[in-house]
Order: sequence, then C-alpha cells, then structure tokens
Amino acid sequence: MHLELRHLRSIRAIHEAGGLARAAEMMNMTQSALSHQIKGLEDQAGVELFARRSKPLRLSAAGQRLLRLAQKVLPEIDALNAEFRALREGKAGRLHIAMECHACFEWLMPCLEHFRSAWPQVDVDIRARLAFEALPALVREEVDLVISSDPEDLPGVVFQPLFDYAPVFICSPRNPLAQKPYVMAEDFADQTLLTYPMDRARLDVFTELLTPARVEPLAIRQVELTAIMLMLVASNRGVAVLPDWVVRSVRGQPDFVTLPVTEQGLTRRLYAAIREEDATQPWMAHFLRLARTEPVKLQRA
Amino acid sequence: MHLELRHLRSIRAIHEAGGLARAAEMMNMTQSALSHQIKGLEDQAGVELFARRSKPLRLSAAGQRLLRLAQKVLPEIDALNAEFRALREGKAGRLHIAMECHACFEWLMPCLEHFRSAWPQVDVDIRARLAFEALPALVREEVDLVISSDPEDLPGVVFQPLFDYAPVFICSPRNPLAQKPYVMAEDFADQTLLTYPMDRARLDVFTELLTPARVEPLAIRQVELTAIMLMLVASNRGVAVLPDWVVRSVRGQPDFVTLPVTEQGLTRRLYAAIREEDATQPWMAHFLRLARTEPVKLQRA
DNA sequence: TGAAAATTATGAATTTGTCTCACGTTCGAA
DNA sequence: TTCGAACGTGAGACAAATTCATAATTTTCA
Repeated sequence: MHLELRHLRSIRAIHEAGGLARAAEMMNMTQSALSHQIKGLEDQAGVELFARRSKPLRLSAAGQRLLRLAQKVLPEIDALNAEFRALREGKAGRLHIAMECHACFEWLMPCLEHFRSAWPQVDVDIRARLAFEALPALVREEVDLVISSDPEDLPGVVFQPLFDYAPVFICSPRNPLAQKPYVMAEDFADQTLLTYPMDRARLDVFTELLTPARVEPLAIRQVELTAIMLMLVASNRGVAVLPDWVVRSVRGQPDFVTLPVTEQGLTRRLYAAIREEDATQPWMAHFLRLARTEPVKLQRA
Repeated sequence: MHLELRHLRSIRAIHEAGGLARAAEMMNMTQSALSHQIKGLEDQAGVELFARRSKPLRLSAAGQRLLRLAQKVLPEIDALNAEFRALREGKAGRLHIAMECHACFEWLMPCLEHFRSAWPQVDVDIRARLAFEALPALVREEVDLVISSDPEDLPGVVFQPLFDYAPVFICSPRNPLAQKPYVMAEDFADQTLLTYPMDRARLDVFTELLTPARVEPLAIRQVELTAIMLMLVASNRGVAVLPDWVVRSVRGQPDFVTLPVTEQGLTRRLYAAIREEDATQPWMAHFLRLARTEPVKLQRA
C-alpha cells in the first residue's frame, strides 16, 4: 500500500467535518480532489473505508480503524514540528554530555538541575563511561558536549575553558605518606592507587605525574563511585588523587589527609568541547556560564 | 511543513543501510532521488537532519529525533496494512455487538469466548446500553450485529434467526401469585415489576403482555444486573419476566417459583441483525453458528 | 601524497502523481 | 417528481518526484 500522512489528515478531516465537501474546504482543496484521493486510497488498500450508501459520507469499520491510527499518529507529527520550530528559534536543542572526567558528576548534576528548569525544551543527558572515544562521538553528533582537560585541535570542534582545579593527593592519616609536606611520583611505587575505571590517558595522576616519571604504583584498584573511593582511602586500603572540589568536601575530617602533588602542586584546566555550530546557541552559552560558576561554589564551600 | 511517511521511511532506511546509496537501493529508487528528497525535507523543516561533513551520511541530532518518530510510527502503519490484508482475505474483521435484549449477556459471553479463540484477528466488543437506537447504528456501521427479537424490514440489513425462547414469570414462593398455574396481564396490577433499564418497546413483558392489555404494574424498578434482579425476586421485593435460559439456572432452588406467562406460555424468537455485506464473511457465519448452539446448551442445562 | 574508489550533490528532462474544472450521478426531502 | 445538496468521474493543467548524466566531495589505499 502507499499510505501517506496526507491520507490520514484527510480521514481525520472528513470525520471532523462530517462530510467530504466541508472537509475539502477545511483542507484548502476542492471536493473533487478529496474524492479522488479517497478513491485512490481505497483502491490501494483494497478495503472500503467509507459507507457509501448514505450521503453525508461516513467512515466504515475499516475507516474507523484508520481514523484511530490518524488520531494517534498525527499529534506526534505535530509535536515534532513544534520541536523543530523551537529548534530553529534556538529554544530547543539537545545537550548530551560525555564526561572524560569521572569526578565531574559532583558539579555537573547541580548544573544540569539549574539548566533544566531554564531550558525545559532542551533534552539533557549524561553519558559517563563511553564505550568509544568521546571526541569522535562529538564530531559524529552522538553527543553534544565533552568534558575534558586535554584540548585537541579538531576541525569543527572548539574547546571552551571552564575553570581550573588542582589534583590533590589524599590518604589516610595512618599512611606513612601522611607525614610528608607533598607527594612525588616515587611515593606511589609502594602504594595501592585508587582510580576511576578509565583509560590512563584520561587520568591526571598518570598523565601529569606517573607516566612522565615512569613510576608504576604497587597496585591499582578501579572504583566507580567517589563515595566508595573515599571510604577505601579512610580505611587506608589505598590512596588517590582527586580534584580539589571533591577533596574539599571531606576537609577537616580526621580520617583524611590531603597533600599537594609535587612541591608546587598541580593545576589543570577543564574544558567543554562543543561543535562550532552549537557555540552560538543561546542555551549552550547559558550552560557554559553555569558550568563556570557552579563548580567554583563547590571549590569554595 | 510537508512531512510525509515517505520521508520517515527514507530516514529509517538511510539509518539502517548506513548511507544514502545503499538506502536508495533498499527502497528501489536511485541515489539521486533520495538525495533530492532529503534536501527538500531539510529545506521544508529548516533543520539540518544529517551531518554533511563526513561521507557515509549520518543523522544529526535533529535527524535522530526524526528517526525515533519513524521507529514509532512506521510499525503502526505496517500493522494496519497487515490488518487490512487480513480483512481482504476474510480473516480479520470487526464484530461489535449491540444488545437490545439485556439478559443476553448470559449466553453471549460464552459465545464470544469461543469465538475469540477461533478468530483472534476479529475485534470483538459488546455494547450493552446504547444511547441510540441499535438498528440505525448498525446501518451507520457503528456496530456490526444487533441482538433483537423484533425483525424489521430495513434495506441492507438482514435478520438471521438464532433460537426460540420463552419469557417466563418468576417470583418468590411467598408471593400470592406463586399459587397460580400461570400469570396473566391483570396479575401485574398490584405487583412491583423488575425490569432491565430499557425502553418498554424492547421489553417482552410490555410488548407481549401489559401494553396490549393496557395494564400498568403497581411499580417498576429497573435493575442492571440479572443476579441482583434474582436476589430481589428471592426476597419478594418484586416479580420479573425473564427468558427461560436465565430462569433455568435457578430451577430447583426453593427461593423461586416460575410460571408460564398466559395459559399457553409465550414463545419469542431471537434474531441477529447484520448488514447484508457482512453475511458472507466466514467469521460472521461462524459466530452465528455459535449463537445458535450455545444458548440451547444453557436452556437444557 | 596522490590517484582510485566510494559516496553524495546538482541540473535538466522526464515521468508520475495530484489537483482543478466542468459536468454527471445519487440521495434525501419537499 | 423535482429540487438541492453532496459525492463521483474524466480530461487537462499543474506540481512534485524521479531519473539520467555528471560534477563535487570525501575516503581509502598504495
């Protein structure tokens, strides 16, 4: 069959108008055109859609079945049109975020909460552990924003700086390292290192410290949740290097000792990678503004 | 916008085929036609549906939204086509039954149970109390079968006889009438009559007895459910005239006395009114066969 | 890096389908 | 029966979709 939305619209109009002539007027076409259309549809379907006996043309049983479909489908089409219109006007959009930085949940969630209420027509989502590389996925439009601390030069992609943070060493006061003024790469050689389950290339402690110094920790244990990681640190089952906004939340608790990484401490900058085309979207600008201010509140908390 | 199903099919095909050329082949059209079609759609929508940067043409965010719609809508269209095909082959259909005879639930339900398993593709339904007249509704194709005991001569409608039944008087043994060998119209003058909530013209007790004799019962109480009506009879709150297959179910119970209506007893014939066009449908024939045999089992039970 | 291969875009001609116009037909009511 | 309203039909006009041929890409692979 060659059913088209045009036919569904006609069926609905004929039902609502209670006749072919009035329906034709509703749809800005001649009564003849509608008659032809319906006839063609019936020929294709091989089913009588209208009770032809009496004059104000009424739907047959099969026609009523078709009407039900029309009443289900057409509103969805209209909804999509409304969405596209909002999209053109910059009110709607999609913001699917890929995080390379696993601890970013902490500040991302409050951000998205604020954002959602301001831009209800933007479809938000977070994808934590991507099975694939995040930046290619950004180019492929599978995601719309990537949180990363390693800007790359990619055509069509821009890296917007968000804020600076410091990777901080954290361990139990019972750990011997707790006595030191700061930690160095060599200090990890006899430690169990707790990390998020990600590639080493995406973990500050490796890219900034251990890999350049060619130091390998005694053991590595991968942990998904920040809260669990802190528990393990508190019970001296391992040490970790975490962003300052995470460490700040346990400051002053007697179970934890925090130290700078290297004598000067490390500083890293977080970026939002987005497609060039999206950089001008008003909602994207709003989100970036939030992503620059929210985390700072956490860091100062 | 001028979105059509054709476009949804194309979107889906391009997604599934992973490219425009392969999709075009899948849809038995040239690659050029698809390219033109997509371009037209994007112009209309004012939204980029595909990521044009890289060659094996992929869906953009908006395109993915459209794909979701396609995946929701197209299966429904296919389902309808399957239904229409079954309809043409006489496997599917609609059997919406209107009852003028309210007590017919008793035998109609078992009938429909059997029928449903034999003709799963026929959409069955019962409408008990129609707000309108049942026969005009049959002509208008709002229902497909009317249970009635008053055949009329209507163009396009045929009355198929189902079976005969006897309207039987039923009362409590404590009721004075319980002593009589049969009841007459005059006996109702000082009785509370229990009836289904229908027009008098559709109730045997009036059409066959009281109206011709110009007798009015002391009171009329309308009851929806047969079981409730029997309860009221048992507690001598009223008397009733019910079809024999209903009365048969309480035969032998000490709470009830049943008597013939008039000396000879009444006999009525039940008909199924259907549209002429449906008379040749195989499933309709099957249903009528069931409707002739099932009730007789109840009457003999 | 450069050429070949694969993939998509474009433009004009053609085909297909849809609509309009004018008139015929049917149905229901007076 | 006749009238009027509502629907059907057919030919031509028009619009839209498709095709063919070819250009402009990007991707792949040597």
